[in-house]
Amino acid sequence: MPVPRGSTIDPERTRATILRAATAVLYERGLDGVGVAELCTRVGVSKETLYRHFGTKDKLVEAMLVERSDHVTRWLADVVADAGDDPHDQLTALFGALQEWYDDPVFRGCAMLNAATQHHVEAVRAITARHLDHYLRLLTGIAERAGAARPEILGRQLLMLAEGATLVATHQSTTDVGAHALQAALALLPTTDQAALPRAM
Amino acid sequence: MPVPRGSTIDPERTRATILRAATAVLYERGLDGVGVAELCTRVGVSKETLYRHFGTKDKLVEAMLVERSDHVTRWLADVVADAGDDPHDQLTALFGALQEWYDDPVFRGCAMLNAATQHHVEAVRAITARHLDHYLRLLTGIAERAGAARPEILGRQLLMLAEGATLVATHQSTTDVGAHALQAALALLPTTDQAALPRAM
DNA sequence: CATGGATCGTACCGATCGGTTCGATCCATG
DNA sequence: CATGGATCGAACCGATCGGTACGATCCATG
Repeated sequence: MPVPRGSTIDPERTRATILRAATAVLYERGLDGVGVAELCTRVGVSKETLYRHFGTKDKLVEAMLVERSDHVTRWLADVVADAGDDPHDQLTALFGALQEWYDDPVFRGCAMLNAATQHHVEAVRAITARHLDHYLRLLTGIAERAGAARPEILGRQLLMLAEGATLVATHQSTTDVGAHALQAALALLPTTDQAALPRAM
Repeated sequence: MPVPRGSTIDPERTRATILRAATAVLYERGLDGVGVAELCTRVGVSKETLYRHFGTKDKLVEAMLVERSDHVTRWLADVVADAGDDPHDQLTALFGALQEWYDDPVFRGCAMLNAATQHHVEAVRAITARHLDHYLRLLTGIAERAGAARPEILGRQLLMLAEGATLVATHQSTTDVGAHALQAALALLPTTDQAALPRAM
């Protein structure tokens, strides 16, 4: 019995559909760039349904951002995990994945940072802060495996590079952002064999 | 006769006052976070006056961003110029200035990047792109003086670091962002005497 | 087949938005 | 002192916003 108790059509599926479709529209156009009416049209759902599931546009946005943050965090963690144990390979895989993201036609920067910049609501800022903490933790782990004397500092420097790369890819029309960020990231690793790097600089 | 022909009270001064006060309010609360009515109250001017000087809220925003971009660009260029000829000293001065900015209670990130994220208007995106170009040019100049084989690449990497540092300072409550970014930036310079750096990493 | 929750479509609400208008006031100039 | 541009303050406008209400419809369950 996959259908919930005493209901029809499966509300859970409806909620998931709203979340997925609304995420795409609000990411492309901005949180304040599309009203609830048009949002419902795009999603293919009535206003009453949307409001019964989320109560408020802000709540929808928060649910959306939490899911997105978790998805991105899991994605990057998987990319790193699949790259083996070498921090060099892990960073290569990470910035390679970021570059693929930058090349996606729908790429419009980090959804959480965009939201925190657009919406001055405390809950949104909290979600963004949590997202950056997860990001920082992933990079600090790489810094530890690389044998950094101060992995929390190197982790934060790698975070600046990764977020800076995303920012530049968002606002400048440029190629090879990921490759250049990777090159800089590798240069920050302790006792790295520089001769093994492409001599692009 | 400092007062313009055939007028009273000095409109130029009024315009400058509006621009300055509106910049502070819109930077703190966001471009869409305060309406024109409240904006006029805060600035201390009537709506008719504001609209006669700028015609549109969007035009006011654009004028504001252009002035802000020019101001920031001039500020950073002066900081670098006053630091002498050594790229090491120039980066130290640059990230030191950025850190002072981060410590300012009214600091809320880069106004141009915030605006480009909030307002999906082409003119705003153009101003932001121009601002990043100026920023990139300044850093590429430092990269050239440092003797980088590919100064345009090193310049872009320094831009990622600087903007990434600003981003982290905006969204994470952390200290020493400027110092850590500086340390990373110096590590990217070619043939730098690493022993002279603080061994913090 | 009847019930009732889920959904739809639409009309509606109050609030706020960007922008306009207008009469009153201020003040440097002629 | 009279003129006229700059400014004020408040009323006003149409549009849009987030959110609600309601009758009709759909459909899995009992």
